[in-house]
Amino acid sequence: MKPRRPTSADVAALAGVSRTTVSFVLNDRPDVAIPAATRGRVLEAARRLGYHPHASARQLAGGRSRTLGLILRQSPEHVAGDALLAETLRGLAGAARAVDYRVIVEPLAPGNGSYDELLRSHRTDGVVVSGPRVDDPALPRLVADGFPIVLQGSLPGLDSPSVDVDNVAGARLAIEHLIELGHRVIGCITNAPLAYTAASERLDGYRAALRAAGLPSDDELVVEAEFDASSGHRAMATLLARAPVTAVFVASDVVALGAFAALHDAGLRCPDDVSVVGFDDIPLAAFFDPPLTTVRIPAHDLGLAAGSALLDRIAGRPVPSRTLLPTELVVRSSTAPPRSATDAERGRRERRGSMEETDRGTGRGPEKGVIE
Amino acid sequence: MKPRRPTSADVAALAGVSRTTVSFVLNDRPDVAIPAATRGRVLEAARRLGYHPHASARQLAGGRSRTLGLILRQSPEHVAGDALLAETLRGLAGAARAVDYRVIVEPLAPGNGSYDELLRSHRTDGVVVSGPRVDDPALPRLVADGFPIVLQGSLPGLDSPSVDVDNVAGARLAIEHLIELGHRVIGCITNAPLAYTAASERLDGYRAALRAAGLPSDDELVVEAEFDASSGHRAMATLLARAPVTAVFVASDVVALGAFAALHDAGLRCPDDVSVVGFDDIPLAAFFDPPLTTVRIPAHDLGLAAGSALLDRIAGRPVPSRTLLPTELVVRSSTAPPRSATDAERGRRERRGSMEETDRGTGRGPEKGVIE
DNA sequence: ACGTGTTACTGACGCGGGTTAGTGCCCCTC
DNA sequence: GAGGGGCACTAACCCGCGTCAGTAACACGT
Repeated sequence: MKPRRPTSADVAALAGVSRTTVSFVLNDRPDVAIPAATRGRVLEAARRLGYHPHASARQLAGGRSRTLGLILRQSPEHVAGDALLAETLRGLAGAARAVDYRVIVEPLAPGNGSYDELLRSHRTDGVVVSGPRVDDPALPRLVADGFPIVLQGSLPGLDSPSVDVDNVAGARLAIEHLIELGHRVIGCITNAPLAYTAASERLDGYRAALRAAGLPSDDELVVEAEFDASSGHRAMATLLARAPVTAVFVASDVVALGAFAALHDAGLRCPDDVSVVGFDDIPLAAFFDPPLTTVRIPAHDLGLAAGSALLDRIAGRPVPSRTLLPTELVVRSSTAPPRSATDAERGRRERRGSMEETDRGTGRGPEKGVIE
Repeated sequence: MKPRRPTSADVAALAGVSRTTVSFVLNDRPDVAIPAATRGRVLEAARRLGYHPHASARQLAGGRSRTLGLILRQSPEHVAGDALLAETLRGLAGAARAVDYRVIVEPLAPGNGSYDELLRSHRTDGVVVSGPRVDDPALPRLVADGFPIVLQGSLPGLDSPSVDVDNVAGARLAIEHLIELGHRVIGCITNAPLAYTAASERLDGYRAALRAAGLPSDDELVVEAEFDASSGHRAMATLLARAPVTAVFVASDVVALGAFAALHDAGLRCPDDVSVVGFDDIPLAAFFDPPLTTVRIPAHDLGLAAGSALLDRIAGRPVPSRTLLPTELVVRSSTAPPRSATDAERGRRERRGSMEETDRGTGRGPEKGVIE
């Protein structure tokens, strides 16, 4: 009853050639000359039968799975709160699809299963490890065994190419902006525990910028948060109780929203009383209240870069050991000169700014046209 | 030099048995009795060699790819803004991993490539199509050809199981809450164009609830948005210009944040002047200003349910044609009785509520302990 | 001595396609 | 008309594993 899935042998029979010829035509191998007539017959036969080569067979014979892995090593809450994940994934999948690769995604909290199997069973030709942790025992082994691995995020001491945004420079951008506005007592709320390199790098950038401006970087001004808004709320409350900051660099937009709430609860206004700079530029940041000044991460490009680095590595092409993507400061309305340096007029203007002057659209809004 | 990857033949040789026996042991087939001694020798040999069966070979021989596909049919902006995607993916991947399946994710905007190949080449055993569109020509063909497909989101008229949240009931929950508070002129901003079934279902729920309460559901009170906050901003501005609403149901938290901004720009306060109920309960919703009353979607369970439905379908087990997951109203501070029904005291209390009474933590915050 | 089971395993084929080493044929050249 | 050289293909092997049919060895009953 049910007609079997056609194989290349069926195509060969219908076209009146051998299976080998079918293979040559369908993979159009450059070193084999096939006359147009034959090629046409094969193509037509394949079309008529609705032939699609069997992926596993091809992979087995070809030795490549044409599949990339994306390993999410962050905690479930972190993954859930990562507003840029989808963009990064799109970039990676795009890079993959361009060369007929696919992407397997494995959300794999530390200690909860391994991804050895993915590589060792040749289910994937290589993996991008997002959020690598130093305490991951499998990683060094796999690298030592020569599997193509690209780190998204850095992990010093591991001999494997990494792709990341320039966290240090991004943080400097944020702090320099605040210093330029006249702030002198600038706090820092990290985006995550410092075991995460992204967190410590952003903190480094914060410290470097302060040092460069001759400002002290007191440890008291630094509070750790952990990914989500509620930790940002707690961190800001802690910070406010500790020091008279006029500005705070919050190394994650999500955490910054929690920090906003803490300011609110403390009866303080942003930017009037405390300026805030975020990091990431998640899609919602332009609609925070006030619209958040933040450091934009090229999320899509990050995925794209990780993908092509991995594909290069798989193909044996040379890959730079470290690729850093540039960030960009997006100034909105959560930053202003400190109260001492400002006049009352300015404070009001910021609060009542229209959409245009607060840059809510971040360049995306206006061209979309009006609803209805 | 480089030692070849061990095969089952190597294991067989080292254990002094045949390849068949190795296969029996490693797949421990219930119908074949292998004495403990032999089994031990095989296992030990496999361990010593670091043997991992070759996935493609297994798939080819076994006829199954042990891979699921997740097709994201939404527009890139929609995918980027989908704060719940990661959770759903975790659910799906969890269901898959439990039976040693993996998940290939394909972000595939309509008109931008197809996923036929994934199924027809047996690269995946089945797919979950998220955000199916009526104008997708491939879908009915694939269903007709008998491929295991589960829809996440509904698509009437297609004979394939679907898994979704109960959008109608969720919307009713939201509207009933507003009616109970005393609102009579309630607007609706959709989460997306009505071509998306989730959008029209939520609108249906809105209308049904109004009808049930004997309130008119004027078309003028409904404005369409499209996924992102900026469309919510525009939609709310339109709505305010049209009708004297005291409450608005915004069928997406992300869109609701944009609506908040429009209220703000219009000099209106929430909930004092206008109450707002969202939909989705994204992680950030509890930290909006004011914390958003919204309808929670069980995102993780949605992925889990879609995954197990698909796996059932693949295994030939019966699958209900439609699975609806329940939603839950989460009351925070963006809703209050309309001004006419309230006293001044109440309005103040809402604005200055402490974290606990506004339920920012939504049950997650408190148990995490304090930073540092 | 012979059949009947049972246990413990193995030989060989097949999954579907990639690839190498060749083969037959025709045309051209000397 | 013999030799040489493309051209257009093909036979056959290989990838690594699952699996069925089968076999050898031994125990048991009669």
